[in-house]
Amino acid sequence: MPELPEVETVKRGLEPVMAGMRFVRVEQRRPDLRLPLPERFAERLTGRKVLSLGRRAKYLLAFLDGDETLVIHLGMSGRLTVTLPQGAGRSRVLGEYTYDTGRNRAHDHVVFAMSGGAVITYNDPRRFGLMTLVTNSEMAQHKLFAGLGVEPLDGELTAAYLAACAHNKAVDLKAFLMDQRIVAGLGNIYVCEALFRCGLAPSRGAAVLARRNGRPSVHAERLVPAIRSVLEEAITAGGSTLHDYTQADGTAGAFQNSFAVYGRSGERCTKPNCRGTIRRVVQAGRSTFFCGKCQR
DNA sequence: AGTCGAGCCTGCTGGC
DNA sequence: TGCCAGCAGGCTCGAC
Repeated sequence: MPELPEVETVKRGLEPVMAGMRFVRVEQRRPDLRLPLPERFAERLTGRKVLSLGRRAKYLLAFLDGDETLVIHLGMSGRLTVTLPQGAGRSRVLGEYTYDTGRNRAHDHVVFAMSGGAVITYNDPRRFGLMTLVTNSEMAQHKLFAGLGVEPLDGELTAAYLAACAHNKAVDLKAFLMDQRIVAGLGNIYVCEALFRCGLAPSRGAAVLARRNGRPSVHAERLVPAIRSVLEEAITAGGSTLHDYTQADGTAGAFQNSFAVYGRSGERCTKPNCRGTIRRVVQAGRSTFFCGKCQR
């Protein structure tokens, strides 16, 4: 599931059941996800208190007592499910898929039982996710975080910043915006949607954003609010849920209903006065959706 | 140095 | 119905 809005949604859903709570039991059911889990992972977590939750790019962060941070990345198919004590057997879904408690346990890789009674299960069929512990003092230099670009919702994302990054860049806009070293947290879906909003073709060179006559190009000026608005609206909608199994319990995201281009190839463009058709092409091995008429 | 493609791993969908 | 190819929201590594 995980682009920025989905991770942010998961973070907000976990806050009431994790922040201020201790890990009373940690079950690690396999040695690795995309990367090996840390040595003595369960042992090191058990008894620790979660001070607060955070997010950096697509990484979910649980700041622990003892100056360490639990880092969780959901990869492509990771999900965190919260089971609350009073709802015996009923689970609240935080992530891409709704969760059927009756099956699919094969991919429940890590289970956290919290002092408040909530049980949090990390499930990830493709195991592209990761989980690790990082000392707070090492955080800034850690290889997962050292090269990350600006947070798009933090005010650091400006037209001037994009213009500077795009200077002399040969890559197309799609690859430029997917690059976590430039803007942290964007993925395939929201790049497609943001480019649609500002009318830029994903195949155009990123240099179109660079400075012109001493100031950021008009395209960079338009792209920034397009990125912000699409992310903010997605967070408000609770993220996007692409594979909506039948047992949705109402907590699945809803932004997928608002996609203008993603997954809509062959459909009419929804922009007023545009009679274009949404097209799908493959860029760098990934699907790109755009309107062939109003994105130029 | 910058860019591109392959590969990681599993599950679902659609076509035959 | 069963099989198989193609596809999937991320990220890293090696080759050019």
